[in-house]
Amino acid sequence: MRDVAQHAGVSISTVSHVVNNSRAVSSEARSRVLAAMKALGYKPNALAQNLRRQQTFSIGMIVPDSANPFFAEVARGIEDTSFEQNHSVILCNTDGDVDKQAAHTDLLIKNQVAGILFVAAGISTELVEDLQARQVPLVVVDREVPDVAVDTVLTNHRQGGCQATQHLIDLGHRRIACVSGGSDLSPSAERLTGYQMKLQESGIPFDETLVVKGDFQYASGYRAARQLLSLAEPPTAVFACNDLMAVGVISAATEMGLRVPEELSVVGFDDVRLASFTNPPLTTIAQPKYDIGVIATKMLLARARNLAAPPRVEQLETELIIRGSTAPLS
Amino acid sequence: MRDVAQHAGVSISTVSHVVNNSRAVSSEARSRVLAAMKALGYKPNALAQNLRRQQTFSIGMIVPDSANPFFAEVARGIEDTSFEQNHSVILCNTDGDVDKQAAHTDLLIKNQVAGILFVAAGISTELVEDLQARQVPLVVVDREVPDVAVDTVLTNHRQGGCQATQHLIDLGHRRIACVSGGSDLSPSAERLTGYQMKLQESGIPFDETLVVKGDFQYASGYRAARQLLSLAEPPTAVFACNDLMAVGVISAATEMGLRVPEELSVVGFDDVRLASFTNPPLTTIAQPKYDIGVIATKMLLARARNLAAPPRVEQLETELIIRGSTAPLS
DNA sequence: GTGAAAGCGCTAACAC
DNA sequence: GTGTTAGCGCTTTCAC
Repeated sequence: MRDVAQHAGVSISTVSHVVNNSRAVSSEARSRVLAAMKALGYKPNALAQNLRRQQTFSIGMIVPDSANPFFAEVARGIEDTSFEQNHSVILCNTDGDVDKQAAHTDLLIKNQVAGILFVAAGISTELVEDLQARQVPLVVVDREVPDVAVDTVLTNHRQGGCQATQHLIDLGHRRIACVSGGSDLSPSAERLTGYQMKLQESGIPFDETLVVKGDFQYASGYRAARQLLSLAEPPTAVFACNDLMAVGVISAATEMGLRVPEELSVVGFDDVRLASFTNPPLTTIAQPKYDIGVIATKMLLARARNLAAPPRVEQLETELIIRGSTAPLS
Repeated sequence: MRDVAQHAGVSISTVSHVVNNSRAVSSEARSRVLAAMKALGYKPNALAQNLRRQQTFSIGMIVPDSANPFFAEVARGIEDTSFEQNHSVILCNTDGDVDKQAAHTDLLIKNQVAGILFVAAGISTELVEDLQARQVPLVVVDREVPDVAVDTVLTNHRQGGCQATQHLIDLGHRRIACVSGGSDLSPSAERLTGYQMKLQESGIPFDETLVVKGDFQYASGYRAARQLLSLAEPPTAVFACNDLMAVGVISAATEMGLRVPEELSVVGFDDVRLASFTNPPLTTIAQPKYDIGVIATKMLLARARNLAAPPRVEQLETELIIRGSTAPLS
């Protein structure tokens, strides 16, 4: 900047004023400054700007695994929205490791980020309170933190569980299995609750041999299906709590000589891109992944503008996407 | 920091010295400072540190689409390695838009990043030269920039094309189609070249009706397959230049009543996770996606340490992964 | 072993 | 409409 001022023959503050349009500058001086800037390829040092202004334009995004297609889609929503609002996003993967999460959070704070997005993170009540005490804007995505008021964006997982199950019931199925996720996570538990609710509503007795626990990975869906289909009285339909497990179910069924959907209906959850490409294409419950990212980012930036506003919780709806993996009970 | 100094009853520079271990401090003063830091929850302001030290610990990562499973995997390699080396990564999606890329690059420079990773970016010779003149460390990934010496990490796409084609030839196929990508991109062209080389080597005449151009999306593979399989003399095998298109090929074939691999062999490229889950699982050419990210990051950080070192080009190998979508010609 | 002081590049308040 | 100045929070010489 000093260089530009010298080159243009004006004071350093004049340069600053034309850069920031912060006040009137004679058109002659302005054009000289502009010329000097161009000649020197000047770009203001954002570090200095931010230090002085006591604000930054970057936000931290903490996710378990940005390569997981679900989070990848959420992350795109976040990055696109941040870009629109002139913010950069700092990518942090935790792999579910609390220490890694803490290390990332620490670094983000030191870098004075404008806010932090915790996506499906193992975030504790204490951490939230600590950050709030530090005046760090944050929003938590896809998790509920007990005993503390904090901006949150959630999907209505229970509704999704209901839709999946109701769809199968509507097709005439009564023996409906469920491959659940880790039961300690609220989204997973909610999906299962939706399943149970709809069963009950339709007067179908709950049979616990028909729910088997998975871990959201392909292999666990495969394993669960082999187990379920070996039952004396096997299910005619299965609701898998995510798409990856659903694909595992289809593979196992196919391998055991069952045709999908004619002999076994399968519905997944999430509607990742992969779901359209399986054979048959997967009927599933769509979460508004991209929108989750968009909304969370907007919420964070709003929070950064007003730390005192009352916390908000936004709940998004799921949608049943009917493709080729479900059919009427024959 | 001022607060900490006051609270500990020492000078501000003493605090700095204990924080940075930059020189001997009496153990008594040290423990007083430590206590004060803990009591006040002090975290040094990285903005100020970086401004003063004239260096930062963030790197910019520019990718077309971080939700694309291929780039997502590369990005994980980048983020993991950066984290190991105490660097943060700023995520920038361009969607192939040159203006967006320019905007991101500009912002990264203003933020004084330690370096920039251009992944599969439409990066011009001029841009590289401009950045080099600015002393900005950079490495370009998965693209070749003509007429300029710059750190680069590439996959041997031609080798991959050879492996895919040779595999099909080994299985007895002679009528082998190819669904290519956009021909203007060097990786895509190289894969096609590998295909042609192996055909020629085996004395199979090149038939241009057997190569149809796609765009790396599922739909284009689907379309290409419908076209190819409607030929008077349809192929018995197809090499699709990425996995998504390969899956499209399989869908089209299945829909037209052909069984894969018995009646049509299909091989893809990339080995994205999806490839293991298709029905049948996809035979494909694996790129070391994660390693690409790891190596590129190490290269960038090395460059940041020594701007003057001669540019390096690292070429990584592909690997044929045989799964269920290819079979001997019957 | 400790403190004072200058300055990284910038902005904003304050003169003129 | 323009220039001078103080200072953001930190590091690093320099003096003691």
